[in-house]
Amino acid sequence: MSDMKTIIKSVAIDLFFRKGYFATSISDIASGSGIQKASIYYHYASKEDLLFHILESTMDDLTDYLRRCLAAVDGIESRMRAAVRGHVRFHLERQKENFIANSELRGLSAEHYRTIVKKRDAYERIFQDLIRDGSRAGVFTDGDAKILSYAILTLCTAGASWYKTGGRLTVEAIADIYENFIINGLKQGCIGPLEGG
Amino acid sequence: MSDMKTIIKSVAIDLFFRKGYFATSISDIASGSGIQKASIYYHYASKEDLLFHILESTMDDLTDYLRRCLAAVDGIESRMRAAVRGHVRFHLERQKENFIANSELRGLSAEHYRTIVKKRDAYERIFQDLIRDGSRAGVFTDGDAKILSYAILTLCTAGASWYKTGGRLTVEAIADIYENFIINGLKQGCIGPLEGG
DNA sequence: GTTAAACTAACGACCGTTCGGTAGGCTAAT
DNA sequence: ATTAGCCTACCGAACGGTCGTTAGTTTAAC
Repeated sequence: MSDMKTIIKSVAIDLFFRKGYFATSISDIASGSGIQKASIYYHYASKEDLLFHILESTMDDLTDYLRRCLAAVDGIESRMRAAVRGHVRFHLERQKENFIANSELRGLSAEHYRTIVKKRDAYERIFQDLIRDGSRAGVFTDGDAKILSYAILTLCTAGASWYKTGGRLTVEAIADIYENFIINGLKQGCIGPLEGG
Repeated sequence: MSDMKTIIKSVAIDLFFRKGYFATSISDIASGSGIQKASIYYHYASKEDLLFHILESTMDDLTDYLRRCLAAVDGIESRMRAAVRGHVRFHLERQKENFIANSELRGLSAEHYRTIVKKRDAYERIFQDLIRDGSRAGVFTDGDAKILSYAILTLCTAGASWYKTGGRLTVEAIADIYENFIINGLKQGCIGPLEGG
C-alpha cells in the first residue's frame, strides 16, 4: 500500500472515529491528507470502499490476533482468559478502528455488509466454542453460548469507547478487570431465573 | 402534544433506529408520516430539534423509571438487582429510542449534547452510588465505581441491540440472566490484577 | 515516452430549510 | 345570522449549499 493510500486511510479512521462516517466528507479526508478531494479517487473507488477497507482490515487483524493469542494456550479457563485478554488488548490498542467497526456498519453496501458480518460471526463463534467446551467440561456454567458470547464481547468492546490513552488505567489493568469479571461470571451459575423470582 | 407531532416523532424513532440519523432525511420522515416535508417544520424547529426531543424524553423517562423501581426497595443487593432489572426492562421495551440515545449523540448541537450528557451522567451516578454503598457495606467488591457502572450499563444496554421482540427469550428471562451475572460479578473479587500476573 | 499521482473544474443529485399561500374552523362584532 | 379576522395545520415550490463523483489536464519521476 502506497504512502498516500496509508495516509488517507489513517486520516479517515481518525475522522470517522471523531465525527462519524456520514458526517465526514471526502473534502475533510482530503484536506486532512494534504491533497485535493478528487485525488482520493485515485486510491479508493468510493467513500464506501474506503470504509470497507478500514472495516475489513480491522476484522482480519482482530481474528488473526485472537488466533495467535490462543495458539500456544492449553486448558479451558486459560484459553478463555487468553481470548478475553486478547480481545481487550486489541480493542484498546486500535481503539478508533474498532469503534468504527462497531458503529458504522450501516454505511456499507449490502454486499460489503454481508462480508463484514460474516467475519464478525466467525470471530464470535470462536468465543462460543470456548464457552461450549467449558460447559461441556463442567468448568463453566451451562448457559446460552450465543448470549454469553455477546455479553462478553460487548462488555470488552465497550471499553474502547471510554478508554483514554495515557489515562488513569493501563491497558493491562483494564484487561485484568474484565478477564476476572468474565471468568467469575462464567463459573458461577449466572444463567437461569432466580430462586425467588 | 398534538397527534401529528406524536406521529412524526414515532416515525422518526423508527427511521433513526433502522437507518441512522444522518442517513434519514426529512423527506423520509414526512412521507412516513403522510405529510409534506415542509409541514415537519410546523411541529419541530429543525431535524436536530426532533432528535433532541427524542433523546431528552427517553433519558427523562429512563431516569423516572429507575427511580420508581428503587422507590420501595430496601437492602443493598435488592436495590442493585432492582436497578439492573429496571434498566434492562426499559431498554428492551423501548429498544429503538434507547438504541438511538446510545448511538446518535453526535447528531446533537453542542448545547443539546451537554444537556443530554448531563442527564446520562446523573443516571450513571445512581448506579455508582449503589456500587459505593455496597462496597462500603462489604457486600460488593471494592472496585472502581465508575468503571463498574460503565460495565454494568453497557452490558445491559447492549441487550437492546440484539433483542428481538417475540424472539426466543422474554424480557424477564434476559433480565434474569443479566441480574445474576452482574450480582455475581460485583460480589466476587473481580477487580484488581491476578495473583499470577 | 510512459506512467503514477496529483490537480482544476464542474456535474447532477439531494439535503435541510424557508417562504408564501390556503383551507378550514373558531371567535367576536355587527 | 352573517361576516371579518385570526389561528392552526398543512402544502407546493424554491433556495442556497454541500455532497460524492467524474472528466480532462498537468506535473514529476524514471
